[in-house]
Amino acid sequence: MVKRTRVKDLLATTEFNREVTVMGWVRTFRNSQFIAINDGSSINNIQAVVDFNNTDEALLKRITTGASVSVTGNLVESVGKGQRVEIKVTRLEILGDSDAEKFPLQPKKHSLEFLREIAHLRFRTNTFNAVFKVRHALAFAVHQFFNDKGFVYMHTPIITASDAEGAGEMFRVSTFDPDNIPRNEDGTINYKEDFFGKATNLTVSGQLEGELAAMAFGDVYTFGPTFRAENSNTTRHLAEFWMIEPEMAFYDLDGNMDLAEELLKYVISYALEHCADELEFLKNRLLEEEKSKPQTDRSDLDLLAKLNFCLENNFERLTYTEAIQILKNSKPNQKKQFKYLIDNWGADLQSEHERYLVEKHFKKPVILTNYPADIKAFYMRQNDPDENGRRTVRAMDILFPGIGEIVGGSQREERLEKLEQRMNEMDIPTHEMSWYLDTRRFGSAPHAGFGLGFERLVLFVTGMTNIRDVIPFPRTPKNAEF
RNA sequence: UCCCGAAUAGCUCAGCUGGUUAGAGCAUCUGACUGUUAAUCAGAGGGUCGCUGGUUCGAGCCCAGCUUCGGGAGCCA
Repeated sequence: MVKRTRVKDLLATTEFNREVTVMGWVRTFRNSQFIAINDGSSINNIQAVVDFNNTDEALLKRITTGASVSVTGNLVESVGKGQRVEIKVTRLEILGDSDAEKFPLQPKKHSLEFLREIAHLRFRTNTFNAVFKVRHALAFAVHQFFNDKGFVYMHTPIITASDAEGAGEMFRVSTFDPDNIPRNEDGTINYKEDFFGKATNLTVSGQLEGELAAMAFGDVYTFGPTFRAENSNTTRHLAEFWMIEPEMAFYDLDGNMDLAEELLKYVISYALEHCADELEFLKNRLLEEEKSKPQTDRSDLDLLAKLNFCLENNFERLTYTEAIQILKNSKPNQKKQFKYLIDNWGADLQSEHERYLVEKHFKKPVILTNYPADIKAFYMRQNDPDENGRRTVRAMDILFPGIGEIVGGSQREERLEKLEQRMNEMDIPTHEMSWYLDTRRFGSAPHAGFGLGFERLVLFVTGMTNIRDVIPFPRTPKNAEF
């Protein structure tokens, strides 16, 4: 095959009057002579100019939106105004026709809802080109961040038998014939006959296994798919999503927060640096989208300003108890505008409260710490009860504007007795978890970790508003297309 | 799962108080034009009004159920 040059390189070049070959897909064909070609390397197209008077008419007719083409010609400075460079075509080949009557993408604005229905083709739009470039950059930056710090990337299992974490409903993994499931005499399912000889599920978190590795490598992280069979129908939940879960030995809650904040700032600044064109496009897309909203619902800052603001300011850190005080005295609470009014210590915060703290009170990312023990997981390190006898755990949640909880983490309970006591209180079978408890039996150490929802991060950085638009093929209740 | 809303041409939408042959813009096709920038101009084709049932002389419109989608809530990352 003829060597092709990437559009991105041509758009940046200053070497003119040379023959180049570009292969890509037709975005528009204007005036029977101007082909806008996109090859995915850049969000921008290159213009190829066809000498239509000396080109076979049948060939011209095949230059339709979506068609794949190869053009060869002289690279010149553009005569027209809209672009810097263009190609004077000497040879044009249609690599793959695209029936204009059937190709669903048109050179016009499409709704994100419609594009979701044609997720296999939406990659060919500017918006999704930008979104998935940013997604890639963020994923790469995550690995770079941890690698630079000496963390070990640990692959934790996707199929797991542990159902102790209670992070959510799980998808069962089985090779049983659903019409003929082996049963015990008492009618219960006989998992001994199943593939793994026990009940298994898709993982809801790699944390417990991550802790095992952290107790040998010191600093580890996981970055992989995670599954929740919750019937959640929101713009922030997926049944299959990607999660980053670092786990560090010899860390306390403060170190945990420092690391999470540093990670978030690192990957955001990486995206700003490496996806400038894409973020500029997404910024304008968001401005355009917000024009149709009432003034009060629009953001104060544009996307780039918001990302930079996030880099330049420290995340606000406060305890759950302090947050309750602020919320108690807040206007919406006093005027009874909250749907769930704050009166007692101990209640879980609703998203309206989180939004108030992040978007109205502090107007920046917030880290909430030291939640009541009763509303948090068993493995979180218990604080000594305060003067009022309130029991809290060293948990931390990072709340982002527009997203809500983006990170959830904690210092872990490293004391065996305390951990077992808590598991008993929460009816978690300790005998099934002996492999986990072994870390506390043999050389236990203070340690901490957190989970960062990757798609929520991509949502924040791209300014998209529906999580289904930041993962190529979203899995949600009643939808597993493609 | 709960609350609210929506489903009409390929897309985005209009369709009045239930009344004859369901409209527009864009896209597509045909022709003209030829340095365009979501090209422009002229013309044409394009509909099981989400599905099922009901009310009615008559339903895109009213009612019920279902499906899917969107927004919000819960659960959370």
